[in-house]
Amino acid sequence: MIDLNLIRDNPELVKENIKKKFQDKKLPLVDEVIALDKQKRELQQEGDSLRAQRNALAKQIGALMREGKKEEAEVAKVTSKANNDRIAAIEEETSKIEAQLKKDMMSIPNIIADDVPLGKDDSQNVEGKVFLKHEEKPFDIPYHLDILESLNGIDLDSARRTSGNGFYYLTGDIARLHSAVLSYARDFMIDKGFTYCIPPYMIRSDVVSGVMSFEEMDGMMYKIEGEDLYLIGTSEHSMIGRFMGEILPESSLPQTLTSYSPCFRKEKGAHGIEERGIYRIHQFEKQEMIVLCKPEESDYWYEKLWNYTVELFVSMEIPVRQLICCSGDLADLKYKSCDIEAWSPRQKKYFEVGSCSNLTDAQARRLGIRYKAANGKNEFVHTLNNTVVAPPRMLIAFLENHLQADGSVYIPPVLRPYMGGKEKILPKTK
RNA sequence: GCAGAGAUGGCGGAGUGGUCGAACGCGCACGACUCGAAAUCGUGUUACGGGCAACUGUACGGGGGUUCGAAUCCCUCUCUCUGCGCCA
Repeated sequence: MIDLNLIRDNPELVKENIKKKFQDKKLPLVDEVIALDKQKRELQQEGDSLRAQRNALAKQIGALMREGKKEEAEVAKVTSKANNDRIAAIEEETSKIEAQLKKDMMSIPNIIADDVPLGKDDSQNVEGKVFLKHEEKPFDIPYHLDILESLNGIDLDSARRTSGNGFYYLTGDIARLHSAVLSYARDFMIDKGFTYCIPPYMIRSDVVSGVMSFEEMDGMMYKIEGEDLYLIGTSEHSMIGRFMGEILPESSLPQTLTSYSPCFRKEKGAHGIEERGIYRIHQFEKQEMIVLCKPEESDYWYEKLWNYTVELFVSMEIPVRQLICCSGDLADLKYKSCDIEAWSPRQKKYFEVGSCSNLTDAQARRLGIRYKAANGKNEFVHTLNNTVVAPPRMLIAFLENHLQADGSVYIPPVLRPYMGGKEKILPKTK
């Protein structure tokens, strides 16, 4: 949600931004917001003066009653009562206008950064830096499910029976590798000065609607029956929700947090062939990082955050690149975003393993997350989030990149302490 | 889960229908004193909104109700504490 004042003061800038995102159908919203805002303020002025009258009358009545002037008090009561009908009517109209205003404001996208490449959709995203040049494998890389099976690392058949499509049992060394990656990523972030956090895995509906749009919620969130609770789709939900409505002391910023959680997603929509297996599933685990900082620091943190993910993958010897999200592919709340993509030697292309975003104050405004600035004013913080690592997906990259000709899988040194010193995972003997 | 008590500003804590946006204390900011500091004294200090301004509205956990008027009364939800029960 952007600042209403910005729409008032500079509607052209807001419209320009909408055009940059190829959402021209939203252009009329800007003028609608301005008109609604004007109406709302007019109503408020009328309502305010009526309420001021009511307050004054109430005070008078109180005084009259104390003096024992009952009849005069009764007369004033009648006047006040008549007033109240008008106030009620104004309140009703105001709440209608406010609801529409809020709806419009929610769909007007955040102002994007100047350096976001213009483009219609994900096909026009721009490759950024490439890290760790990938090497040609001297043999064909099988589909990740086949690798997992050859290592005795997965049981999808049982998972389908117990839970349905989109779930898995990881077993043996693969399950251990999964945990190892998470533990390593956790320690990696702690070493970077982040505070480790395990958040609630369920959140209330008011938090859900604070952190995402209704459409996202409908497509992603699992609801607990009979409770006002939803399973989180990412720990970002509960991590950011944690600060809802808070005014943080300036000295507590930046908040640099890394959180672990399972993530639950409905993943409504078609599943292509490349999504067979563990690429897209209903339940996975993720190490996340979030930052709450002062506005002037968010550009700095954005660069830092995505580079941490790169550094982590490079330390596990997995080639990655940065893919810069173009204007049309950028979610409405985002100022700037990029994906970290890992190299798939099987597909001979990169695929997404993480996503880093700077939401500036759009999310904070929606959730009321502020800090007391040095000038004494309460300002909205900037929020950023980034995937450290989401193991099932990173596991695909891991297996494809570290598979050896003999069918074993190489474990890079940084993970060995978490794997009982093992240097490789061996295929099952038939 | 059951029973009782409770939720008030950054914190503690008064207030039980009108003079309450809220006593008092702590904290914080500024000033005085001091070579400087501590102590002391003084002043200020909730948030959000409308208005050029004077000024004004709203909010005492959330929502609803009673009333001319609600922090105060009623209903409901959430949370906290105490006791009992249950259980990793």
